[in-house]
Amino acid sequence: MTTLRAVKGMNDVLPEALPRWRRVEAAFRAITARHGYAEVRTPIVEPTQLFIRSIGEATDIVEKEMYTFVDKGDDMLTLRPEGTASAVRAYIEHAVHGREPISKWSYLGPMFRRERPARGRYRQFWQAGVECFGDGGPFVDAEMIDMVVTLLGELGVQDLEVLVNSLGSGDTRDRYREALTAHLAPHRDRLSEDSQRRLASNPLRILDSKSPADQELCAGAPDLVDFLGPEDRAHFEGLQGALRALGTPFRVAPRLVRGLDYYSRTLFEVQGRGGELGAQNTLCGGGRYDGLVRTLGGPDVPSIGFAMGIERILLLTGGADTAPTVDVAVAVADASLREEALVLLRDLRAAGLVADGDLRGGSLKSQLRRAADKLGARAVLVLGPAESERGVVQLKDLAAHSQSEIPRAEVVLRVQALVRESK
RNA sequence: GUGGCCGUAGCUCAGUCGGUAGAGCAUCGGAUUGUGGCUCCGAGUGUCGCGGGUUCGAUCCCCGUCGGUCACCCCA
Repeated sequence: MTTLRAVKGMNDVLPEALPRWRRVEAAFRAITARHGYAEVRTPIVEPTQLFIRSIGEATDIVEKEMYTFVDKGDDMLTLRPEGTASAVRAYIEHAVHGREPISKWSYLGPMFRRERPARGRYRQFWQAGVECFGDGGPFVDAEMIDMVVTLLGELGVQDLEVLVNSLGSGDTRDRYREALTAHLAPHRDRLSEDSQRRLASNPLRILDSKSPADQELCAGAPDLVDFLGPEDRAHFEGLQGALRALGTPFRVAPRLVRGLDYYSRTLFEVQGRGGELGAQNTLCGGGRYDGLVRTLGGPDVPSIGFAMGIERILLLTGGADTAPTVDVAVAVADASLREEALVLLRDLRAAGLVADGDLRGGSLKSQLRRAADKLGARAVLVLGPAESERGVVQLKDLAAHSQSEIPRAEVVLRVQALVRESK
């Protein structure tokens, strides 16, 4: 009972599971690199104010999900709930816009939100994302969406859907909010409890409510697209044209609204469909935030980004956990030879071989069993008293079931040759 | 945050109509004294999530709590 456990919703990733994570991370790093994105690393803790001003005061994240605390210097700090705010902060702080017209950044790391944990939703979760500053055109948007789809495809995630929408810019959102509120207000009593509350705080969110009654009332609601100005409309059409040119399947989702206030114009989401996902089927979400850099005190630089949830992708990429394997193991027939084994292991490793051995002094049988089963060794070097006197060791080829005696001086070369041939 | 379901050895799970519990896998040891994967034999472990209540007695009933999970909410 008094044993310490990990904080609820925060998970350990044990060594055997790590190769699966690495595969996803490597694919992400590779494709972003091909697109010219460079990795950026920002602190995990930021001034609380940063998130309030970027994500928005009335959002769920800021209202109830942030890990916020006062540190010993009386500063109010928050564990980052997402990556964009920090990236924008860093972009402004280092005056990056003055050095280059376009900056393409990628990041990968843990985020924190205090929500009720469920499958695919954790309080500490990992996101991989990118931010592109300085290009306001629709082609970057399309390029980014296509990049995500390609990445997921490379990871074996095929069954997915790309949703895009446009929130417009400037006051379109405000005008639309008013129109929507006007449409729904007369039917207030028929809205779900949550939506009645949202009518005042964030009416756009009612659009993607799952309540049938809400859906019904929204059916006749005005469409956001109709409120777009000519430029917003051109941008949105440009995006769709570009996606068609790229052959990236997508669906316009007029009801798609995301929970962060900073979005403008393009909004997109990639949803997975595997049964493994549960209700959390959003693999990746993103959008344009043309006003954010300015809002946070920087110049007027249009930007767009997305983030994908690593744990959710892992639910779909599956794959078995794997144990690390070694090239060669060293076993001793007698405990007195353990020092000799130690030196031999050192020499093998110095030559670049992955070498391991059980030096606890157990039976030779158990050492071999461990070498073959657990370590997955290609070969085992057996040191025995008799061989030691003659300056030789037994080289056992586990795959070929053969064994030969070789001079101690040739061990490294012989093992290298064996390993090379089996690779 | 709200509601439902679940919580037994390291893992997957069985079980006790309430009398303190088991199987497989895994682990370890052995099967001619220094040699793996197959086979056979053997060994060990659980405060039956935790706390309280009912009871002569609870792992099995009730309450709470923690954790997980599903739906809602929200989102990656």
